[in-house]
Amino acid sequence: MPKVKEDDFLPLRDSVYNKLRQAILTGELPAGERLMEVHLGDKLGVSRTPIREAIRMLELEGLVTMIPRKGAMVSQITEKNMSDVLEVRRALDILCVQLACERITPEGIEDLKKARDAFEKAVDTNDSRIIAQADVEFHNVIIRAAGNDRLVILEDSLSLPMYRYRYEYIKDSSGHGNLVKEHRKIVGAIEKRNEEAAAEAVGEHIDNQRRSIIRQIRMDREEESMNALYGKRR
Amino acid sequence: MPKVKEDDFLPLRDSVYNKLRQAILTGELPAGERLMEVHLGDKLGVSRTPIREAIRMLELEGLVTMIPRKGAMVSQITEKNMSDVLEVRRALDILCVQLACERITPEGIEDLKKARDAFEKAVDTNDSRIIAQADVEFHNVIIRAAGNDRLVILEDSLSLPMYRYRYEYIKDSSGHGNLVKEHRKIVGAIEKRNEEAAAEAVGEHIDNQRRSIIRQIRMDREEESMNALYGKRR
DNA sequence: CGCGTGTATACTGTATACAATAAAACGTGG
DNA sequence: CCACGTTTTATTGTATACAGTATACACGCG
Repeated sequence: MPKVKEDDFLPLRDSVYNKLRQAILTGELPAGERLMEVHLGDKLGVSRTPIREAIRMLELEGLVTMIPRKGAMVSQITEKNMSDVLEVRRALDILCVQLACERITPEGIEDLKKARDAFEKAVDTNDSRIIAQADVEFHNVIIRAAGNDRLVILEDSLSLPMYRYRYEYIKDSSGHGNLVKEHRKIVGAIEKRNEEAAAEAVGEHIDNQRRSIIRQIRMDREEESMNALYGKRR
Repeated sequence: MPKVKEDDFLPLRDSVYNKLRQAILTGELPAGERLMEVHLGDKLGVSRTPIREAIRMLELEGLVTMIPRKGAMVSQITEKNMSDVLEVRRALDILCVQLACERITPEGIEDLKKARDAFEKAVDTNDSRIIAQADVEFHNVIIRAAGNDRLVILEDSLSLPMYRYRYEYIKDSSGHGNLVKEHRKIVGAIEKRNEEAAAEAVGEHIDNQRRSIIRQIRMDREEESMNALYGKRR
């Protein structure tokens, strides 16, 4: 049984929260899945209380939807939904690089270059998991360089819904040549503290992401309606 | 006793959540105040469970800070903190009017004008509470016009920390002439679907807000250190 | 008198028990 | 066989009981 007691000093609710979150983002808990408290409780070896508190947190992040007296279910991802998120992310990512241009320190620039190189190395492995990881780290370096704590939190919460599509997006990006090029452009602009160029580069980056993710969602939806036609099997 | 059982179909956790939230934003629960579960519990006439769940939600919104095994306290507002929030809000408010310029419907424009006029009427009353209310409504109309659900949520959560300063900010704005003028400028730009002008107007609007709020925070801090010198009394 | 240690206490963290309700199962009459 | 009402059951909402830990205070020792 996947007991959740890994970190002993962390409250159970946080362990549960992390576990559920992970499960949702990897698709282990698919959209629409009902989250039943007793069930999750003995699956994770804890009582309902930490489960409930974790669900409250996931609810406020938008990862689960509550139906009163009915319970929680994993939130459905719709195209509108994702489009809204990306629209906001675009604005915030641009803010991010603009602030980074103003505030990044020499060490920050070093970190950024390191992250860029690490990403390019990751691309060579052709392993989506590793590439995704390096991509996240690259973005985190930029976000940290902006020196705005609120931005860190928001970017995190806005990234969540997209993680479910991350692997496909990575695989999708025609040989990753694009990604590498885009990252280089962004680093170059920040290094020269050229806000406009940085903003433009990031804008393109997100727009590409949007195209890829939207296509993915449409494919998913098609597949789903096929399943509906032929009967769902498990 | 302020029993919380007003809305009967709403789960208690949500009533408690609203109540606590309100209390924090109005300053009834001042920054630094400890939130003790049993105490709140019998003050509101409910058990600890709904209280805890409400606290989890407030925590994720940043209104309360958890210290493990110690409990929750109302989050302190620092200048950095507020500055970070305003920086983000500036970007999102600009995104908001840009989207509104693209998407607003004729009815939306009507609502917007109505909200503007209502605000100007509210200013005439010289009652900060009424003015603040009309101001919030004005902004909500714009946010809704942007047609982005995620933006609605984010704007809401970013407004929270500022509400504590809202009244002072309103009082502060030298006779509200500025506010009225700024609002008119914004409405005019959206009406003409002039994204650049709208963005600029909103930018100024937020910058003014920032100045006022930052000053307010500094005054509070000074007062606080005075209290510290002479001993805190209650 | 200062400092550490022990103990009491008050609080959170967790589990469980109880209540209420909504959906499913079932039966019964048409 | 269907429609409709009734009972059952599964699941959430809420309260409470129990465990563990951090803090404060007192006491003894250096």
